[in-house]
Amino acid sequence: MEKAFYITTPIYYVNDRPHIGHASTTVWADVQARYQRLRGRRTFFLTGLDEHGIKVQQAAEKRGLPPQQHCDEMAPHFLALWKALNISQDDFVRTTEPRHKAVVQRFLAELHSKGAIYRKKYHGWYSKAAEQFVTEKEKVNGQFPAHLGEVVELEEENYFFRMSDHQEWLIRHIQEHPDWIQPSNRRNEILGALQKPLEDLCISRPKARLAWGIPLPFDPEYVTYVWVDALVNYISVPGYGTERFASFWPADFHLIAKDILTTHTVYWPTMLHAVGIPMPNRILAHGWWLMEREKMSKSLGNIISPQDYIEKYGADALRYFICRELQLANDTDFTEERFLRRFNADLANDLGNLVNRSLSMVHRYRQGNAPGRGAAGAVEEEICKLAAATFDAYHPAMESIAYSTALEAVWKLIARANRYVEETAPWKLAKDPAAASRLDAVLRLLTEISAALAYLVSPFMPDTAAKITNQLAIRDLTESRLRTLDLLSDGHALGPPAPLFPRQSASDCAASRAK
RNA sequence: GCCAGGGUAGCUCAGCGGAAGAGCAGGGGACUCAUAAGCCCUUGGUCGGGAGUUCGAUUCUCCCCCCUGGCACCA
Repeated sequence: MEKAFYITTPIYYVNDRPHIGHASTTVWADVQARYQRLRGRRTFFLTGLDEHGIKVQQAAEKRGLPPQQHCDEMAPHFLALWKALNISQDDFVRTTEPRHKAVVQRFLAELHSKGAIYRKKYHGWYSKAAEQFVTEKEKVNGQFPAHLGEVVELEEENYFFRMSDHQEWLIRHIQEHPDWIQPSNRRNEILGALQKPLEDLCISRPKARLAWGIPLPFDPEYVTYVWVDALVNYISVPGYGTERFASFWPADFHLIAKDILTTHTVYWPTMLHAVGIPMPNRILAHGWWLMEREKMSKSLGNIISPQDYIEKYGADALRYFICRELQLANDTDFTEERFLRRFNADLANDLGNLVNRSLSMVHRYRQGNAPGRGAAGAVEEEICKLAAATFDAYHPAMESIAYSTALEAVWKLIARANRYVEETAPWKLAKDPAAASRLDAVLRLLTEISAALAYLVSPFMPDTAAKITNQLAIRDLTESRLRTLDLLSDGHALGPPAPLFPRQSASDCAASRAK
């Protein structure tokens, strides 16, 4: 079978309700998955939940629930958000599922049989309140902070993964694959960190201290600790150890946020290398959203909630904003003003209004039937060239997840089309019977551009793309005909037009209300 | 502290040796197909500070100031 395009998000820790950060990584992955499907590739898009670990055990205890029940109650929050956001995951993994646990144990056994795991005593300071080891670094003025409670010296035996064995290999791999870790500032950070000796990785917890985990196959007194559990989802779901695995792995993209860069570019690759599994193709870590805390708390006292934005502005608008604004290499501010500016300027005024005015004119002047190509001239030829150039710029940007670059190219075409309407002034042509053929040409071209835009925008805004194709009364978006603006047949009957994005007044904005 | 990356129009940023740019926001205008949207015109910057190299520096070098990110069994 053709190898699938395989893209992942992290599996999210169920301690938390989903927030804008989870939503952003997932939207980025979804856009890529939809794009790859649009191009006709078999695609596998995986997301899911990380359900083991001390925090989950504690959270469940606090609620007086068994941990599994706590997880079962958390999972729907994530699934509901993904549904509301139109996320098109092909599978949704939960690390408490048997299919995952079996592979984790297999993976651990393989590491063990290859001599990559050993047992040693760990000696350190343990906080009873936090139920975890703490390090010297957490000391303030030579004292551990009060919230850690009593900190005692503790000795504990644990299992370690010989991560240090793979340091030189890892450095070489990063150097020989310049695009493996993106963006380059993150790659440099990792290379910088690897100049210091790599330590071995503790991968276990005694059951007495942490019961909520997957038992080590070679020592039932221990469970595996977070990384060997969570990261393995990337191979457990596609069936590591079975025949079908080869038709998924290696992953084309691991999409993450910058906070889990080290786990994905150091721990995970060295574990895979130790077992002899090929490396994922690319690991892409985007920046974080920053909230202007003062403003947010003064006005409303809350954090950005994806659900609120979806309810207020629609999933597509939020998806668009996340793809247009969230930077790969840097952190980005999320404010409602910025969101509204994008909404009104890009979605309502540029895209929405272009499609609406175009289709309205076809209805007004041509009874809703796409006219023939008419008397097309130099301007139409120029715009056809621009359309093709737009596709040419769009594809490489999409392939490399440079979404704002791709969207900028699309919006150049939109701007040109809006200018075209002014240049040709169809309302004037409509008054002159001698200009009928000229008017045909203009309206036909605008209709074709709307179809092309439905295609270009569809990975980002699936609902909007569907609205446009419904208004155009078309089903099929064949790229080869869209890029030459030659999809429709003469006389094709359009559906009724309707605005795509009702303009939002600034007074709806929280920050404006606060003034 | 150490390692990176920055400081250019109100905001977000591009430019990186030869007469200061884009988008958004602001102001004005002509139009009316359209979501009072779109289009045209326009206000606005001693390109962080200082010194140097050069015929010429936002662009190169050095020093200073400020900001951001990273610094790994930690969440």
